[in-house]
Amino acid sequence: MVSPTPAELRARSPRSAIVSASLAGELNRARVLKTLYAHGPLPRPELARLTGSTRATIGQIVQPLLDDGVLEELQPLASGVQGGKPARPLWFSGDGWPVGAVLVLPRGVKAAVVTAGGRVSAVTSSAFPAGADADDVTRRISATLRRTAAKSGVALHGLGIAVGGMVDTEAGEIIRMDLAPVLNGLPIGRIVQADTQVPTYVDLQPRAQALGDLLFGAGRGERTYASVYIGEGVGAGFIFDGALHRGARGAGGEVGHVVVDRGGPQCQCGLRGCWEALVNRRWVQRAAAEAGLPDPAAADLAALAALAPRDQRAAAVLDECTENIALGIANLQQVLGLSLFILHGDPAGAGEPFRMSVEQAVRSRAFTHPGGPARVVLGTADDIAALRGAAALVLSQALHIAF
Amino acid sequence: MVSPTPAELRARSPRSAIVSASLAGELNRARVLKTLYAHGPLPRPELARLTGSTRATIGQIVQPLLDDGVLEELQPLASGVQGGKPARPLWFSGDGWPVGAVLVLPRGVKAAVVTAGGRVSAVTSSAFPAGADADDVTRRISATLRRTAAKSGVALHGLGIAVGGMVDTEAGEIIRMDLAPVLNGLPIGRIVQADTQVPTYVDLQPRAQALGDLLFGAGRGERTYASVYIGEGVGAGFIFDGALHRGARGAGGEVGHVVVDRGGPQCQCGLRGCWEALVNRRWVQRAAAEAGLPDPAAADLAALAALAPRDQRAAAVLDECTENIALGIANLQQVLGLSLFILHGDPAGAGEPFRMSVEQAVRSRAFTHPGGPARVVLGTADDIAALRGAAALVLSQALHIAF
DNA sequence: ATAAGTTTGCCAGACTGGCATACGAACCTA
DNA sequence: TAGGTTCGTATGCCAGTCTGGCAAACTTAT
Repeated sequence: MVSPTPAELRARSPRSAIVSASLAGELNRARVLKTLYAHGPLPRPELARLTGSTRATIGQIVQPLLDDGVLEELQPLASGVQGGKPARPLWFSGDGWPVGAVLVLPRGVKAAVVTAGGRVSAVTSSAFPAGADADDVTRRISATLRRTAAKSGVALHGLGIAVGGMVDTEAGEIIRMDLAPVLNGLPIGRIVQADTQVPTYVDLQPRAQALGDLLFGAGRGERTYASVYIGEGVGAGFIFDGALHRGARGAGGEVGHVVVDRGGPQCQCGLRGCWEALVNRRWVQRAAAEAGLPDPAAADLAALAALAPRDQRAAAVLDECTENIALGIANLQQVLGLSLFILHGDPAGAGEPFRMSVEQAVRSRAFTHPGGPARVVLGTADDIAALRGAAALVLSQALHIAF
Repeated sequence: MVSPTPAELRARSPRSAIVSASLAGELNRARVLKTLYAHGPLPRPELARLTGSTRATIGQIVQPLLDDGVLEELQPLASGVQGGKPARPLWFSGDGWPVGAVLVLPRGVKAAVVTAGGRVSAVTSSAFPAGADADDVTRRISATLRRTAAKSGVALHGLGIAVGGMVDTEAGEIIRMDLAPVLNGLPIGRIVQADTQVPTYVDLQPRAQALGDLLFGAGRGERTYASVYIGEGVGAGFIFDGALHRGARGAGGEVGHVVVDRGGPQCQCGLRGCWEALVNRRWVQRAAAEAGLPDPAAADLAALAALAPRDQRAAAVLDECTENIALGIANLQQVLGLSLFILHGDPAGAGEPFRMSVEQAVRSRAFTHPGGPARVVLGTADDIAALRGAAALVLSQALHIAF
């Protein structure tokens, strides 16, 4: 949002504008960079093959990027058995195109500098003081950003802000953050952009995460998938055909409040039977307490998974979690025909056996189709991937990766 | 599917290929045609404005289309108050680009010829004989196509087949059609293409309908929406950012089997608490019977809506239907942040009061967001729109409307 | 060591298609 | 009839990709 808004960028995409030679050049540069993200370092001939172009054209496209220090040539590869000049793979240069990444969570803010190649540095975090008002929070965010910028000492090309709540991506505002109502209505994009004077993009955290997966994570090389976050709250970001799906002004992604049990218990959002109520951390804790497990207030999926092999009660709770999570994911699979689901947050810490049982449960709930069974993979439980996701908000817009 | 498969066409899109001058030309031609579909007949200057291009460029793009008889110039418009040369709007010529449209439903087949401008002619239909096997059905479909082609007497540029069941869009096969299991596994695309020797595309009927809405219906000029079909079965097609969303090989769109009432009654699909079970025609009939309404076997939403003003029991059943339909639509709204839902099938015949109450119910279930409240509009209950949808399968691929 | 073959990376020219500009045609009002 | 406005098109320019060719760097075979 804010600097060129997504709507403005859309106007420059081939979907809505006539493609002139110069726009074609821009699109092709984006195409090359996207191919690099999807496959990792690649030499020119391979880029030509993957994009259906020629070595000469690829050379022409990447030369300015090399000159500008966005890309660099890695060590030459060994020649093949038939000989030939060794190819030099291209990749994002170590300090090329640094952008700022900000994570705004209910309890605090985390910031870092991320390069186009995905290197994370200068991580800084700060908790919001108890009872803070909007001004306190704003000041805290600004201070954290300044600390981050000072630590890294480089000029940032943009700022991506991932917010754990409902956002307006055009205006760059936080609409609603149930776990930290003090942030409701905060025009964080405008404030930060005025403060830092660099293009700033605000989006939902799971959506940023999905973009992060596309560039740096389990979504590399995938065309269509969903990144699902499960923690205190629940959310999802969708990549359709290589591009991030944003609903109108960033609506959507509220998979937590999909009704899967109409007539079920009242959710804090006002609806009945929301999926979130069956899978969030609070549910896990209550189920752990009811099952008589030790220290239920500290229970989460990782703890349950660790306990399950030697505690039948933990195994039973974990099984129920598995079914609940699979229920919502299978719904998405039925509707959208996705082939991949990347789970972030608490499930990411629960290990391979848990992943497998979720995958099994999803498959047994969705129809068989030649499109193939759903795959479920685990993302990361730490915040590094989320920070990369926030950075991906900038990279994807600035480099036109997703159009 | 089949002729150039969707995958092959994707390879020619700017999403995955380098944009050369000639590909740019193709894309721009598509852009112009898409703009015409979105806005109706437009003169060159207006096309230039809407595409961000110039009159000269638009003239260059449309000239070959005029020469080939795809487009034609309509009567000149009256000049504005300031005078000036009258502009001549462009539109698809009356008999330009005829394609075949086929609707394969559980009980029979319907075919027609549809021009690029949306004119439907030579409608032919044929019921499957009771107890027919796959060969009978295949013969019946081929015969219907021959009758249609003979009636119209023009050479078709392609064939679109909309199927009321699960399909494999790459292979052009019917995977599963619960209400007519005899069709399960039928490679209808291959058969018809061999028979007719024109490029053939097979897709899910609600998805074809969504494309039909984009070119000829309530989706014109909209960027993102869902077309939902509710009848004996339930399905949906999604337009995201002006392009049809197909899951892997045409999976997805099975919104009927989203679980909204886990622990609810068993659905014929094997799951419990599917949305379909709460909104399909059978539910309406059973509810009508339980409410003691006359002739419950003939009850549908249109009949209930007609009866509701003078029969409290009918009104009560209709209200419950409204809530059930809104439940599933609100789920889609929460997940995808769509701004528009087009209802086809039985709801389309139930009139404006019904539409309004569904819209109200959806709005009260989804969160408020600057993206705006969901709009619900009614499509059509007849098969003309579905036939146009089948034709749109061909048009969208051949003219690269959605890429 | 030399030769032949292979692959990489780049240069020069051809080609394509959009863009800026200009101009005639068709219409208005005064 | 003159002056203004808008439409549609012809002309030359320009940016970018594509084709063909060539030197450099590496292999294996003689």
